[in-house]
Formats: sequence, C-alpha cells, structure tokens
Amino acid sequence: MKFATLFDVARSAGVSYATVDRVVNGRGGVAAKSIERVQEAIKKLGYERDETAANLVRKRVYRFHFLLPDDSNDFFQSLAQALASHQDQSNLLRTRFETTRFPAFSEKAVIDALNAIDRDATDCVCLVAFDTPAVIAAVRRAKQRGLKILTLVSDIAAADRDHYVGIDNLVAGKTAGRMMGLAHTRRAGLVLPILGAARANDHTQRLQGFREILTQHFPSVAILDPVESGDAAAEIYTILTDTWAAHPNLTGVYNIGAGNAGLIEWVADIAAQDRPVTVIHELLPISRAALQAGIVDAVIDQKPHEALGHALRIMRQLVDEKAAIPDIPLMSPAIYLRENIPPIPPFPNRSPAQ
Amino acid sequence: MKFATLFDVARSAGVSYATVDRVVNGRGGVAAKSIERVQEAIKKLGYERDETAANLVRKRVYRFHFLLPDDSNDFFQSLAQALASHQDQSNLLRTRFETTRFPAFSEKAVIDALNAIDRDATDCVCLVAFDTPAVIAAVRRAKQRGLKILTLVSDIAAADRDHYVGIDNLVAGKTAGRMMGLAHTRRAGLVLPILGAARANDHTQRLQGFREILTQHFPSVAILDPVESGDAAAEIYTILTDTWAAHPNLTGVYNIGAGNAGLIEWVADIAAQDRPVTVIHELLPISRAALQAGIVDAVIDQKPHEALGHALRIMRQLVDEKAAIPDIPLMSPAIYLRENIPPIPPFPNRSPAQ
DNA sequence: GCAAAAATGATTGACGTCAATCATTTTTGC
DNA sequence: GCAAAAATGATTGACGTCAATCATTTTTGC
Repeated sequence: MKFATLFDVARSAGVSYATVDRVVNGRGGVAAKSIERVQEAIKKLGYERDETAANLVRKRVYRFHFLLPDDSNDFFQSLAQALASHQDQSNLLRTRFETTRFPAFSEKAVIDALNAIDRDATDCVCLVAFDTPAVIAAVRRAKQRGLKILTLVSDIAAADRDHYVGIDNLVAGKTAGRMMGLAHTRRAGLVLPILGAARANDHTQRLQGFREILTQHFPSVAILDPVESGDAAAEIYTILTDTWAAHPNLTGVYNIGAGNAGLIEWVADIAAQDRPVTVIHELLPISRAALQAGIVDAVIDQKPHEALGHALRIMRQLVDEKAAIPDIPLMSPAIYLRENIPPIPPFPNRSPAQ
Repeated sequence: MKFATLFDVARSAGVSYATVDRVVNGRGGVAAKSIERVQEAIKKLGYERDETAANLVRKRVYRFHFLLPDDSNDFFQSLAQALASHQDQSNLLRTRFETTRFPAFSEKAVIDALNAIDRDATDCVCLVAFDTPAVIAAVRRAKQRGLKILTLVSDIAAADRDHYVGIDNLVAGKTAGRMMGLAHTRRAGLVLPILGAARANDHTQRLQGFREILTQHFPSVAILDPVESGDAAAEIYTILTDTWAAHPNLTGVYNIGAGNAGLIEWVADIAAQDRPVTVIHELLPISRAALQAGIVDAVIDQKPHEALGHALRIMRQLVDEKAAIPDIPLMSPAIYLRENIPPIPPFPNRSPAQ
C-alpha cells in the first residue's frame, strides 16, 4: 500500500504537477474545471499532504519562548520539568525552545524579560504571568511587535493575550469543595480554608468555589473564616495549631495555596485518629509522599504536563495563523487520592539515540 | 539561528560527509579518532538529527492495526472515538491505521480477525482482548509472523504480548474503595458492590481492591456480598430495588461493570434525600449526565484518550526496535466528581486543511 | 618499503513538497 | 479571426537525510 503523492494526483487528474501545486497551495490562475479535477483526484486517491516534507522544504520552525517564575522548590519547578519533557519531541515537530526564568512575583522582572524577547528569533511567548496593569501593558507591546502570547496556569485579561491554557480556579475550588463535602456525607462538620494571599486572584477564586459547593450542597458543614498563610509552611503550622486548640471539633482543612509542608508536619504531629480531612493543591514530591503516608486525603492538581501539551499545540496553531483557533475549554483539575497517584511523567518519548 | 546539519558537522569535524554518515548511522569502518572528532562536533554544534527528513527518505511508515470490540453503545465506542481523534496526527507521524471491529465477547471473531491480519501490510497490532487460551495462542501465532502486539485496556499473559497499556484494575477498585471510604469518614455504612460477571478478571480485581481498602482503612463500613448484574441495566435496577428493600440502611453502591443506566434510573426513582453514595466506572455520555445531575457521586475512568496516546507511542517504539522499551507503569485511573468533569476530547489537533 | 587492508572522500539519486521561472497552449473579447 | 490575457506545462533547486558506489588516500603488517 503506497500513499499518493502530488505527482500521483497530477497523473490521475490529467493535469501537470504545476497545476496541482497551484491548486493545493492556492496560488490562483487555475481554471475552475481544473481545480475540480484536482480535487476529485485528491479525494479519489485519498491524498494527504506529507506535512513533514512540506515543513522540511519550507524550513518551517516554531520558535517558542517560555517565561516561567523561578520559585525555588515549588509548583513552577514541576512546570519546568514538564516543559523539559516535552522538549524531547521538539525535533520531530520542528520546535525550538528558549526559556527564561524570572524571580517569582517580581513584576519588573517579567516585564523586562518580555521586553527583551527578540521578535526576530521568537514566534510565540508562553507566559506564566500575573494580571497587573503593567504586565498587561507589556504583553500588549509584545503583541504589537507581532509576537503571539499564550498565558499558562495564570491568566491575564482575555483581550490582551491570544490564548490561555490552564484550569479554572473557581472549578478547582469547587472540586475541592465537593471532595470535602463528600467526606462529610450525612454528618456535620467544621472546615478551615487557608489562603496563601487574599490578594491573589486564583486563591480567592478557589475559596469562592469551595464555599459555594459546601454551602449549596453540604449545608451541615460550617466554614470558618479563611486565614492567610503567606504560603509559608511555618505559618500554616501555627495557624493549624491555634485553630485546633480553639476548635477541637475541626473536621476539615483546605489549603488553597502553597506551604503544604506545614500542614503535613502538623498532621503528623497531632497523630490523631480523628484528624480533620485534608485537601490540598498540586501533586509535587512532598504531596505525593503525604498522600502515600495517609496524611493528606486528596490533592487537587493542575496537570502541568498535560497543560504544556495543550499549550504547545495551541502555540503552533497561533504561529500557523491558518485560521481562528477555536476556543479551547479550560482544563479541569485532577483529583488524586492515595490509590490513584499517577506515575511520575514523563515517560520516555523516544528511544535513546541510535 | 540556523540549526546544524550533517554537512555542518562534517565541516566542523574536518571530515567528509560520508564519514559523518558512517558514524551517525553506525556503518562501521571508521577510525576511532574520526568517530571522536565527529562526536565532538555534534556536541559542539548541538546537532540533532532531523527525524522528519530521515523518515522521509527512509520511507518509514508505521502501519498499525486496531482490533476493537464492537459493543453497541459502550465504553468501546468511546475508545474508538479516542482512536479516531488520534488519527488526526497520523499524517505528521507517518502512521497508517486500519481498524477491525469484532462482535464483543466473540472469541472466534477475535481470533479470526487476528489471523486475517496481513503481515505485509501491518507492523503492529493493538488488541483489546480477553485472556483465554485460544486467544493467547492466536496472539502467539501473530507474533511468530513478526507482528508486534500491544494489548489495550484488557491484558493477556505478559509473556505473550509485547506491551500492555491500560489501568491496573486492582488500583481502580482501590480508588473506588478510597472514594467510598472518604464518603464514610467517621460514620458507619453498608455498601453494595455490583459485579458485571464474576468470571471477568477485571471485575473481580476491582472488587478485590475495593474490599481491601474499605476493610483496611474504613472498618466501620460493612460490605454486602457482591451481586452479579450481567452488565444489564434492567438487572441492576432490580438488584438495587431488592437490596434497598432488604437494607434500608444502605449507604453506598459501587457498580463495578456496565449497566449504569439501571443504577441511574433507580437513584432518580427513589429520589431519596439520603440515597446511598454512588461510585461507578467510565466517563461516558450517560455517566457525565448522571454526574451533572447529582445522581452519581464519583466516576472512576480509564482515560481512553490518554491510553491511546500511550499506546501509539509505544507501538512506534516497538516497530522501531531500537532498544528494549522500558517498562511503562500502568496508568492510574481518573476520578471525576460533578465539578471536574473534563471537556469532551478531542480538541482539534490541527487547523483545517489549507 | 611494499602489498594488502582499512579508512576516507566525492558524489549521486532518492523521499515529497515548495516556490520559483519561462515556454507553450488555450481561452477570451471584440 | 486576431491580439491579449489566462491557463497550463515543463523543469529546476532546494530542504536534510539515507544509502549507495567508486576512487583515492592512509595505515598496517611483515
């Protein structure tokens, strides 16, 4: 079974290769009946363009630049790791990567990095940004220079970037709420939500979703006022100790942000039979271990590896500019319990060289 | 920024293209010091082989044959759909697909289909099989003809196929058990497991995992003897009606196999405030709707789309025969609650033609 | 130092497509 | 029916690699 080439199409259509080329590449100057014959031949032979050959001769290369926060030991680390694993395939898909890490939460650093991106060496920027006026302005400038912008994990105003890939934090919070609610089926409870920072949009959205589900579907569960941890483990430990002292009837803890080490330590320390149900975010080495150890009951995860896969696909489409890209639904978070912890991606994508 | 080609490597190494070719393609007959110089140049230039060009000239094509059960309206339907969505990319990855559907549960049909596969037109077979001696024998014959065999979703004895992609049903059952257990946090309960068929390995494995987690970690939850439904919705309805009558204190139902329509109808009919917690398998249109409607509490899913992605990658590696393929861990099942139901894959993988 | 063996160089046609150029044929308008 | 315009054909070099062939140079063993 051989596969049809453009030469086969030409022969079958009874026209020259040049005419077929004019048709398939839309060069114009072809009689209507010739176009028709070519299209018929394509259909008849089941011809499909060999994209690899086309990309080869066109020297088509996707040049992507990633701007990721450089937070010592956290979620962004796993994001960078996921990125690295996707680079495996870069060769096959003619994609070149550049990555800039910037100090997390430094607005100036993001903006500088964005400004420094060389339009002549970059087609599309993937940005883990926060939604401030200055950042938005920088994004807008980058777009004016012709760069495509995709936001990842954390979004900015829709009008200013080309696409967003990531979860909906409201949904993430609702999922956490549902999980917490199910753990309170037909019983009353008292749960504590811990915010990282009240000014962080993603955190407040999660909190909102969490509250919504509990109040709506699990009215017997009372929700304490959320406390702020600054994403600091030590602070979380203190918060929990204090809350536990004040409310010995505490039945659930939902940590919305980072700093899970503090929560884990606290649970291990109290070693109570009837410890509160614990729901946290992001499957990282530390939370994996805590799930395994039975210290954490559920982890809500953004699926960074999968997110990057989506991001790369969309970035290629953005650069191709072939057509408006259909709006892609937001990702839904994963739920990990002790038993369904996934193996650590990536799996090897290709065999070792040679 | 241009990317190094083999000519660049040759120039940099101070040898001819032919020598470089001999080195990178392992043709032998090259002096040790030349090999070294070439490898140095490769490293220095960051050369990476352009796989697409190599595949092009080698006429490398992967010819895959899928053998899927043809069960009217079920899980296999969604599997076939997932397959179709992956075929989108077939062009880019030089993969050709053939699919044979066979009547579900017809051993003879599988074997006939397997025997009928043309070795000269097929490199690798992806099989959703059941583990019977006759099927195993047929697989063995296929392997002797030089076909690579990958089992999907349902495995056969490890020695007889090349690889398996799918979940571990024991883990799936444990996950269901954990979910059910969490919904019984600090309270007693009585749950009913419903088997499709006691002779189905995957079902008994799930049951085992389910029981294990509950007895071990949630001892206050009692487990009724499992009943068999034959995967029939009507039967499930009857079972539930009877059990509910006999045990008004029922707090959970775990449907291990198919026939969820019966469970859904029953839950809708009893319309009880304190209905049992329901855990089922496979995210299909019907179970999506039931989650949405709040009739089902949790769905454990095999992630067919993801599974096919893994399968295709491994099948290519099998055909390449470059090296032994590292054993890939079994997939872990996904947990879907009402709030984190994912959008229906596939997303479009490439822009529309032209 | 010489013949044989080993290593290297030079070159070529293909894979399927793109993107040209220029010559030739067909169609159109009046 | 004729000139101008439109359509078509023929052909070519490239993209980066593979897989050859054959000629030439270098190394090896004695």
